[in-house]
Amino acid sequence: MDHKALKLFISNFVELTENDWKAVEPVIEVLHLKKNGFFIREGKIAKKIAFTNKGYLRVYYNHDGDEITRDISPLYTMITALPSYIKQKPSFEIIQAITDCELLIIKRDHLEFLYDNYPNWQKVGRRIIEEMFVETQNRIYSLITQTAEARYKKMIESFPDIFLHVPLQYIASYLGITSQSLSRLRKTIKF
Amino acid sequence: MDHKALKLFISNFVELTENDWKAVEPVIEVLHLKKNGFFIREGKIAKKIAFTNKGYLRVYYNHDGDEITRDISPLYTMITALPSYIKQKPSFEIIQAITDCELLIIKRDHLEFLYDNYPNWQKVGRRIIEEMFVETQNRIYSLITQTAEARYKKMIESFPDIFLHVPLQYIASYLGITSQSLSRLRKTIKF
DNA sequence: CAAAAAAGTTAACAAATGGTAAAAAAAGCT
DNA sequence: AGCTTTTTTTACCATTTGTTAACTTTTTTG
Repeated sequence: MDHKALKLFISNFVELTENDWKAVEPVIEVLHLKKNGFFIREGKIAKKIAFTNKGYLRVYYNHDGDEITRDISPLYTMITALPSYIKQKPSFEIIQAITDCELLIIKRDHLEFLYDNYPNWQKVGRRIIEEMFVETQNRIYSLITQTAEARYKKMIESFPDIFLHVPLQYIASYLGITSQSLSRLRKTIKF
Repeated sequence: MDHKALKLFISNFVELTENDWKAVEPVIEVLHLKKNGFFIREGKIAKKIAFTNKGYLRVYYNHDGDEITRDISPLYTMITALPSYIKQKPSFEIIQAITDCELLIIKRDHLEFLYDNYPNWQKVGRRIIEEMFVETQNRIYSLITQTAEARYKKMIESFPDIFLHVPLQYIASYLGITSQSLSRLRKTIKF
């Protein structure tokens, strides 16, 4: 296993040494999930972080019986139920495979060990979450300034591959609208 | 200057040593901003982070002539224009004092030095941004699942002090609605 | 204090989105 | 393939929010 995509992903943030990589290699596990398989279930405590080497995950939660999709992970990103992961409390967020997935996993204990013993890894953790924070801010801007139609069009531009794999109802709730509203939008949009 | 509030804030995340504190004391500066004074102007490059020791700041940007408020900082929080700070590119975000403010400042170069030489400080940086990320996620949930009225009510509960100091138009755009809509909501809500 | 500017409110109408229900289309299952 | 379940679309009406414009109130400034 050479973890090529993972190394490329991380090299965007920090230049790691051979030694840093040697420390992480033994604690990376591979997890294959079938479509609809769960990475994290409701009420469970998140004890690992995943890198999506193949496939798409979604993060959602149950809101009065409706599933609200907070995130659809593109390829090659880090993902976990962070509120649960940080506080080690039962997760309200559910993470499930939209397609068959290959995930690279690191357990929380291992990652904490890396953080405390390899300053470069602590830095990786900080830099990645910083980027995720900025992206989330951008999403807030689009939610408070743009119509659902504009958000939908932007999503098509930014993540065209997602539409090949992800049911529209998930996309609708990610955009903050009902699937009926999304259908209506799609009817009026011509390309 | 004993930085009591700052120490309390940081101790929520990481236990620092005397030595860690000795390293940061010399590089903390105090900045007093008058109401409407700028912490970061549009087009400038963010080179510092603030801790709001007194007063309230807002983060906003110009969107077709309208000011869109992305954030209103409560007391005792860290704040900067992160996209500009990370990439060292001109900021589209503007940070301005809503009230007279006392800010504890650390310059980016100093903070980077701390990050690279004091693992505990790197950890502080990571833990704080993790928390901010989770809060931002919660805001996304409320934007995609709740009506403006529900968001407004929740804001009153969560940050009652903000309403004593912050113009309603800023709150409206923070909630993702116009100030006219907020007026309408306020008229219909009885307490 | 008075004038000017900014902030907040109101109203009428327009546009966007939600809720409900049903039909159509697609996907999953023996 | 045929049956079942899930997903997507459509339609109608209700609700929420936006737009424009005028007015009122509050704050700032000379």
